[in-house]
Amino acid sequence: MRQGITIEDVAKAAAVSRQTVSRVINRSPRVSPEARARVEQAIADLGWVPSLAARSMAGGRSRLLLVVFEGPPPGSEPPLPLGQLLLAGTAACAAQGYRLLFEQLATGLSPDAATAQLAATLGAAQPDGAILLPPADRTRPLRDLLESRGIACETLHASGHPPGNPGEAAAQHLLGLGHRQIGFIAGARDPARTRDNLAGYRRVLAQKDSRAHRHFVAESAPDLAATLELARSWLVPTIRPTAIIAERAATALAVLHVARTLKLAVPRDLSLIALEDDPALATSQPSLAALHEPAAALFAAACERLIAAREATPANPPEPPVMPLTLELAERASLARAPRPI
Amino acid sequence: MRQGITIEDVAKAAAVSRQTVSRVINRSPRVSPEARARVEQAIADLGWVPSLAARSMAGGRSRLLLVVFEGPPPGSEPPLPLGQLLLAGTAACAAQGYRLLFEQLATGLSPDAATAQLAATLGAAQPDGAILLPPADRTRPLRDLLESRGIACETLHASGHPPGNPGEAAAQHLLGLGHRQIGFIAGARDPARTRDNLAGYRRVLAQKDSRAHRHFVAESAPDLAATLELARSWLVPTIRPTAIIAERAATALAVLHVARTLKLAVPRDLSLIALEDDPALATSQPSLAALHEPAAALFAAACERLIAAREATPANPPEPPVMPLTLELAERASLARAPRPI
DNA sequence: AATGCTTGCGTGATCGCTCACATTGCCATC
DNA sequence: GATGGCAATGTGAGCGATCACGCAAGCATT
Repeated sequence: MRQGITIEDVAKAAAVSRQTVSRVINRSPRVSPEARARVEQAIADLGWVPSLAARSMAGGRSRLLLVVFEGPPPGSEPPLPLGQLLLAGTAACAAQGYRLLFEQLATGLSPDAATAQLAATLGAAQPDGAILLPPADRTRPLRDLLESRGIACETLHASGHPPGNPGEAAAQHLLGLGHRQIGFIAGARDPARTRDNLAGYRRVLAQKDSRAHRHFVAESAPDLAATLELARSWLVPTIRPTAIIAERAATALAVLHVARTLKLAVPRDLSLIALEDDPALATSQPSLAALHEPAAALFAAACERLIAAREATPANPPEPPVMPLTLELAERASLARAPRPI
Repeated sequence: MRQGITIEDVAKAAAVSRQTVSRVINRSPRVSPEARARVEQAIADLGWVPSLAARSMAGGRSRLLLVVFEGPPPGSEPPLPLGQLLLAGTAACAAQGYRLLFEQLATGLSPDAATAQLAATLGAAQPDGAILLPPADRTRPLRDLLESRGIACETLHASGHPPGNPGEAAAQHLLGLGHRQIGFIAGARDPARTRDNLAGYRRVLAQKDSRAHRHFVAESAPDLAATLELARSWLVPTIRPTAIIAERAATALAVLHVARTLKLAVPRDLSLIALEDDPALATSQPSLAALHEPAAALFAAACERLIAAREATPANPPEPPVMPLTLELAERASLARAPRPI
């Protein structure tokens, strides 16, 4: 008893032709109400579901979205909350009859090899769109390939920064708490992000006293030891930041550790906020605040944009400019008003 | 400039017929070395990749594996480390030209609705196999459906318990540390798992003094408060467990909290181990040990079994019984020898 | 009354591949 | 030397849907 049941069976049951059944499931307006009803009944009776493979071949639309991501560095945690993206993405796609295909690029893959791998997948799966998760500085060749193949492509952090700039928002928030000496430790996984965050941070502080914070901007070194050293150098002098923004959660935790060894209480003496959330931030003592982009929602939005673009026809509305996404502030114990106003 | 390039193009370039090209990519032995070489060259030159959709239609093999999982309870964490499964699974499948399709069952979906949803996906994607992630007690109708459709099906915790029994192993480990009063707080997400763990735990303790531990087995209530109460009732009397096994990470953390309020030091006065790992366990003070199944490896193994089964032919070896998987012990600060031997 | 447009529906052809079967050699066997 | 078997290859017929047509009927236009 194979799958067996095809569009032809449905057509016969509804006393119409294949094409009419096809029109019904493709929401064509050129079907009489009666015929439509008969077809829908037949579909329900037979429990028929059109084959994705057949539709992909005949129609040129695979209803597949490719999600390209990089493998995790060693055997460690994935850089992005893949599980959450998966959850949000499949839900968003399923609602429209689309599906997600995940393509893992080996960790240290050369740009050429990565491109070749993507090309192979494109040929095999012929997705209708792609979402590129790796940092912007590494996706250039991939984007080019996709463009040359005419495949629409999205990234989580669209150029327009729909949800706002985390660096800017964090600085603003701390400013609102009365802080003036605000440190910023860069080091996001995506250099482009760091650039944006830093620019936002500077923009905010420039509106206030432009000298006080000059010394409190630094790249966090890749290794933790150097970050610890940096934090110590900031926190020991009498003029020190009363608040620190760390792009990475791990950096924020490292700073917390240093503060503790220096007998600085968080948040009394030092406020801390990360630009990335992580379970570890919630369970640390004290818990650390985070201001981050809603990755899952951004991902779902990217899926929906791709689908909308693919479904759009000359007649159809091309794309309704949707939902305003906002940054998420996980306000935890590490934020307090500045110790001495001004 | 469409995808354009097909098997026919390759055939022409290699001066053979479609079928010979097909034989080459399907690893048929009936191809002369010369023809094979020409075909492989042509494939490389043209950068051709066979279309999954076409192969699925013509060959009846979609090279797609369906992963069925349940949505997370509210908006909280996913029950399984989906991200890790995704990573391990895509890698395992990609190596053999297969891909993973994730199917999310809405959280509170009725068995009938879930079955209907699965049936629809089966019809649309026609996967070659399925991996069922929800607890065993909820997958019955799904398994039946899959069986009736002739689709092979796997779960992470295969009946044979390839990696061993966590409950048994944890009890054994604690016994080895000299503990005799060992508590067990049940409450795994999958009742079937709890049954197995508990059986393993009992089996081990039965080999020793069979009376001492009788009182230290309990289901952890769904809510944390009740778990706290339970822990307190165990830890206050003079005869109390010197070690506790908790199926859930959250339970272990709760017990740790109670111990602290009772001025019991972990691990000096009480050893703690969870049968599930979680980042929170690593960052707690002290860090809590965990003994758990290698979910990602199990998942990858399940993928490989499904693929092997699908690829097997009467001639081919049906299935090499592979890799022995073992439990993973995250040995952290919460384990110590029993305070007073015997 | 003849022409044109729209609506509703059906008939090939086609997408890119694999199936089952037919065909050609070439060697070994009787 | 005629027959059988096997290896290597090619040929038609689909898989299940969609697309591009074609065709008839109904209504309005000229």
